[in-house]
Formats: sequence, C-alpha cells, structure tokens
Amino acid sequence: MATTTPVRERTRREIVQQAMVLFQSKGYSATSLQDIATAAGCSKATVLYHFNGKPAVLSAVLEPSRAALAELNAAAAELPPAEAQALAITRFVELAVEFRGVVNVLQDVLPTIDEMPEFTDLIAAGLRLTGFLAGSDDPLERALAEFAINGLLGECRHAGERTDAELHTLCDTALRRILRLPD
Amino acid sequence: MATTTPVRERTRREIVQQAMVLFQSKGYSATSLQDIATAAGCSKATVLYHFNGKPAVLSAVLEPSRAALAELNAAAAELPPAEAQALAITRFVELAVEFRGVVNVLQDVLPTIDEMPEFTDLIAAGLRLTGFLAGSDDPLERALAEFAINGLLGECRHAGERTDAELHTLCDTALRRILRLPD
DNA sequence: TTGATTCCTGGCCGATCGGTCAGGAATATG
DNA sequence: CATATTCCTGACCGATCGGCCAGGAATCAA
Repeated sequence: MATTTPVRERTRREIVQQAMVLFQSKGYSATSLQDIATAAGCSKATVLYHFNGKPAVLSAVLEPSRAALAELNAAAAELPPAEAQALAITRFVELAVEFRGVVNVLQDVLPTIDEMPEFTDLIAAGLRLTGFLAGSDDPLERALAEFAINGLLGECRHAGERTDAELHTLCDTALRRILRLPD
Repeated sequence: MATTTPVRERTRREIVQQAMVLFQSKGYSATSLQDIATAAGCSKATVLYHFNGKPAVLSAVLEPSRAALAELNAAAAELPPAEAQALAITRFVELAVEFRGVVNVLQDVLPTIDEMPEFTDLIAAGLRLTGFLAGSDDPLERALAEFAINGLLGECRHAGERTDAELHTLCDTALRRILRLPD
C-alpha cells in the first residue's frame, strides 16, 4: 500500500462527518452511537470498531479545528503584540467561518469538558488566543476580547442562512468595533 | 387555606432550583430526572408528580426569564426607536446578569428548541429584542445586534468568577462599542 | 488456491433512561 | 375520633443507552 488503505479512511471520514452534523443539530449527549451509525450507513459496532468509544468520536470531530487553532497560536507567539493581534483577528475569523460546524459542537460540550482531559489543551489554546486578541494586559480589554470570541462563536452557531462572505464581514466588523480598531 | 399551601410550592421550588443548577452544569439532555430528584432530596416519582415530564421541568426553569423578557419587549414596543434601544440595552444587560444561570440552560437547549413548541414564543421574544437593540433596519446593524446578544449570553455562561457589577459593566461597554453608541 | 489480515456486523450485556401506578404517610377537615 | 385530601415513594415497565464479542464477508499476500 502506497498510502493508508483508502477504505478504512473513507469509513472513518464518513462517521466523523455525520457525527459532526448530528452533534451540531442535536447536541453531543443527545446523539447516540446508533444515530451516528445510521447516518453514516453502517452499524453501531462499526463506529466502535473505528473509534474507541463515544468520546473518541468527539475527539475526531474536534481534531482539525484543534490543529488549526494550535497553529495560529504558534504563529502569533512569534510576533510582536500589535502584529499578533492583527493576525489573530483575521485568521481567527477565517477559522471560525471555516469550522463553524465544529464551533457549534465545541460550545455544546464546553460545560462538561472538565471531565474530558483530552480536550484541555483546546481550551488552553482558546485562552491563549484571547490574550493575542486583546492586544494588551488591561483586564477590561481582555474581557472584551472574551466577549468578542463568545459573540463570534455564537454567531457562527446560528449562521445557517448566512453565506461565508457575509459571516466573515460581520465578524470582522464586530471584532474591530469591540476592540476599537480601524476598519 | 389562605394562599396555596406552602409545602407544595416549597418542593416545586426546590426541584426547579436544583434542575437549573444541573441543566447549567451538565446540560439538559445529560441531566436525568434521577439527578434532579437526588439533588432536590426527593424521589424521581416526586419530580414527575409535580411536573408533567422532563420538558415541563425545563419550562418551569425558563419561566421567570420568559416573563421578564416579554415584559421588556412590551415596554420597548411603546417607545420611539431611540428610546426603545436605550431601554433595551440597559434592561437587557440587567436581565442577562440576573438570569445568567438560566441563560446557560437556554443556550444549551436552543438547537433542539424547534421540537418544543412551548418555547417558540421565547425565541420570538429574543428576535424582537434584537430589533429594538439594533435601533435601525439596516441588515448589518441588525446582525451586529445579534452578534452582541450572542456575546452577552456567551459571556454570562462562563462568568462564574465575575461579580454581578463587573459583568454588568463589561456587557454594557461591549454593547455600546458594537452598536457605536456613546458610553 | 490457500491462508492471513482487514473490515464489518448481529446479537447480546448490564445500566440507565423517562414514565406509570398502586398504595403508604402526613395533614387537613368533620 | 374518623375520614378525605394532599403529598410522596418503591417497584416496576419498555425502550434505549454505550459497549463487547464471536464470527462472517471481503480483501490481500503467497
């Protein structure tokens, strides 16, 4: 085999894709493994063959956004504060739009994420990004950056009828207004 | 009996109170009637004696905020747009802080609220409030008002360590920045 | 063709879910 | 005191939950 055998990856990808849609529309704990299996066109046992339990499916759903967020943080960390803030704004808006489905799931799982140690780094990454967004150590500005993130994520949750471009413009405008930056 | 016998109300209130805490910390669908009963110090059957099913418990949890939101909308509806916007901002921030626990629950249940017809008026009230907040019919301003509400609600969700006053100031500042109003 | 490996499934398990019901304790009423 | 009403509960129900396992189908290696 040149790469990993495609059949395995194809099934896994379908399961993750359908799980994301279901987690998004019904919530994580209200979605059963049977729901996922039916949507993915396989049996519940197949889901558990590919993923070591329900949390593992959630982890796979969250993985791409986690990687992207970590990459953004790493890039911002090597820039002076002002440039890091600029990068955080533009790139974070892009990521939020791109991963808007996952954002939904993440918000849903947040209250119970303490019991899932494999996701603590994702939370930490979000907190670090808040620092870059705020652009200063002023508590109010930091809190406003948090506010902005919440607004952005919340907006992405119910943005089914908006196009990517509209959502992008909206989030960018709101972020700059909250942070008092020029357009 | 002069008023309604207090014992009934006392049990009901305890159930609703504990249900709110649990819905907030674990989410609605991840909270079982047994959880609520244990926290309230009674049996699961007692919960179902006082409330006609799990959704009825949720309804009771949401009731006070629903009433307050409806009242705010009614008051704003009789004012000219500019004054309605001013009222919406100050009063909505107050309500969000006061009912921050319920806000958590509401956000959690939002994705599945379509299947719960008894809550559609609550959603409608939220949409109406968005209109008052925006202060104009401009789509961007309306979208920004939505963004602000999402930010505010999101902020209230994870505001466990903030005092009411801090939360109030933060939300007020953020709202005015997003809507480009004087402080 | 044969044997090994990968991928998948039906059937089963114990636990828990929301919900029902007959009846016991407590309290109010006479 | 007796009696009626309110308040509460243990036991139970069918359904579904996440998860496990033995083994069948399909693919690959020889």
